[in-house]
Amino acid sequence: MTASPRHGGHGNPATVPRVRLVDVAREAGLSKTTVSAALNGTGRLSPAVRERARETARRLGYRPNATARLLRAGHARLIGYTVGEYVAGRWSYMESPYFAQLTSTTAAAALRHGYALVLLPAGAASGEWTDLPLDAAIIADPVADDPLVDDFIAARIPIFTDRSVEGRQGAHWVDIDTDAAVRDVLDHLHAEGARNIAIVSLDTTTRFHTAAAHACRTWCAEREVRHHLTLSAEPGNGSVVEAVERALAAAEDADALFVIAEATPPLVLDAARRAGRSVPDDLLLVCVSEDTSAAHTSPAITTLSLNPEGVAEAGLDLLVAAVESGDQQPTGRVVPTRLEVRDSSRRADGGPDTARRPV
Amino acid sequence: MTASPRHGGHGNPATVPRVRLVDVAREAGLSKTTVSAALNGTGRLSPAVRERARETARRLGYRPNATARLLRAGHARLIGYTVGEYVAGRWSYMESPYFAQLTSTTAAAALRHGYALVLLPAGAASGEWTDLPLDAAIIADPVADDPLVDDFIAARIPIFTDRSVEGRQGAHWVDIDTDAAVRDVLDHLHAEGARNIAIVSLDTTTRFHTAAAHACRTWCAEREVRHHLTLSAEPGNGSVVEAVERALAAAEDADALFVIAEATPPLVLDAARRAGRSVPDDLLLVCVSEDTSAAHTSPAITTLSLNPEGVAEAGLDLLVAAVESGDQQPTGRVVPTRLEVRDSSRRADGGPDTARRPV
DNA sequence: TTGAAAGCGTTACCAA
DNA sequence: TTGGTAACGCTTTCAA
Repeated sequence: MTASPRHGGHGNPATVPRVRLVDVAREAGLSKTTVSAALNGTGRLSPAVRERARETARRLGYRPNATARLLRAGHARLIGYTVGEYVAGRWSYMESPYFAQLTSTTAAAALRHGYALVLLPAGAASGEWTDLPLDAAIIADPVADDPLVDDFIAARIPIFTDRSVEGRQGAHWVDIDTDAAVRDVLDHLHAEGARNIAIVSLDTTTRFHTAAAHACRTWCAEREVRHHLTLSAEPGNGSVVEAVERALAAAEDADALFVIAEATPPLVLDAARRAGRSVPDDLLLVCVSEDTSAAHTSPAITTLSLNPEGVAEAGLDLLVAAVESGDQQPTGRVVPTRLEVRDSSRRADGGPDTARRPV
Repeated sequence: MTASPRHGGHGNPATVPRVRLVDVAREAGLSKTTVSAALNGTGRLSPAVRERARETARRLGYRPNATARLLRAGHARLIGYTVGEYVAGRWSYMESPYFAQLTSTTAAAALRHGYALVLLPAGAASGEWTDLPLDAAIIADPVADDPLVDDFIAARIPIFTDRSVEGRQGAHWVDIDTDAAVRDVLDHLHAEGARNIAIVSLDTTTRFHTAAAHACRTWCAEREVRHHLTLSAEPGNGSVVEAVERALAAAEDADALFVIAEATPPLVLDAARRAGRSVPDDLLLVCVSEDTSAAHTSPAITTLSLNPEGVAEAGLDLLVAAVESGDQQPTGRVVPTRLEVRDSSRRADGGPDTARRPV
């Protein structure tokens, strides 16, 4: 019996053939079964045999073929990760501190549960992931009726995203209470004396931005507080800072600025200064941001954190429960946001320190 | 013949069994082979049969099992991605704009070549990836003698990283010319009149930081320019800004500041202001950064971009060539960095616009 | 305590 | 033009 020519493992056609389980078995004078059991610490083997198998495997530099094990196991412990739509480009979501943190904390949570994350571009077409052995998919910030969602559901791959998919089979969700978060910011601003609020948001159909804008309008109507909404055409510092400038120019008598669109916080502070406003004396400032630079400006900037860590943690708990039980029943969870009150939104004569107020 | 009980695909034990190729074949009254050929567009099949197979597959909601295809194909088109060491935490590298961009542009380049990226934490132990079917691994910024490198090489998984692995089998590299980049910055500063340069770097053994510090010392010695090096204990705005403050306090007569450690650029500008310096009038400023906020301050901040896009592109070209040829021969490439000269480093009476000077 | 054989779901070869 | 069968590399039952 001659050894048939084989290609190397994992895509190295012209390489020295990889050593397989059967090679170790032959070399050690044992069977595949025995070597497998020895290496995996299963079965009832004599210590001598187990050690011989292990030694041989070590000597030959044996590495089990991950794909083969996966086929056997019936799962890949791989989770697809993507963003529904990000108007600035298919990958530029990583440049947003929010998504960067969501991505890294999701990857961390996944790994703790024994899963690894596969990075997909925003709005990935199904051709870009059908060849991947995914156990589940996470879709951050899908747009309304996102085709991605349907693609994954059709492929019977359970998805984890926000509440926009509520009630659909195999669609699980984790969400923040945008309405409460926004109201909390506005209540805070109002308590500090704001009566005319300039708001800068983003011109997208993302659930967060539409919900936030809606919450602002409702709150302002209820309280009879004046407000002025300005939209940035796209995410990114350039466009958002420009929108802030427009907002400040248009709402000359605004006494507070609430920037919902993500921008580097110190830049927003600079824009306010350039517009001749002094923060917090004649303009209170709150930014929605995960950027740590907000804590290092003077005055430090109050931020509303959307709590990507919490979203990631909760999402993975749900995911693991769903994937490992095989249960199709949609599950969901609301995680709190965090308002970090700093000097930029406190009147100089300031009240008590109200930092880290969970919503 | 009864259908044997099967568990669902990809980790759904308690689920309705997934439909397999053989199910489609049986339903359509064809063989597995025929259906496979029909679906893959291979073989010579009559249009009628091909359509029947396809229609049946569609009707049954058939999705090929990715793992099984992979086992057959012998590769997974999956690339591991990790960072050698990042002192602030295993995942916090994503909060650095440099790594965020490197990660996203690498993922983009990979996908263009038909590969997907699997995200691993900094300093991943081999237990965290041996079960993954990786065709190759990318290790960004390994530390000297990184054990990660040896682990991957031992597992016969080709790696792509920087020049620190030059010459080792299966170790390919892409690097920037740190020395030239640093000298270019210093030459620029010198040409603008700097004679006493404060430098802020990071206290790590990362190749970039050690090489950059070395280049600074050498250049300053050659030119007999005074300099003062301050180290930040860790990455992140807090620590780096504090180091900038120390640097400015210690080097009172410095006429230029070169911040090599990554910090949000507007924060550095603020720190200079708080220290009573006016940029660029009595302090020229250059930051190593990929952060877009540098372009939006006033004055706009000159940055040295380490060109993560270029690194990613070159790395993937090499990777694909190596993986698909199976060639063990180490390959390598140097990519240019980019000095974006803006107002923060131009004397007010300024010379010609020298923006986008490739090194 | 050890080993033979079946099976995971797919694709490729070759015979009909 | 179509289909049977082997093979990818591993784990697991079951029999010796």
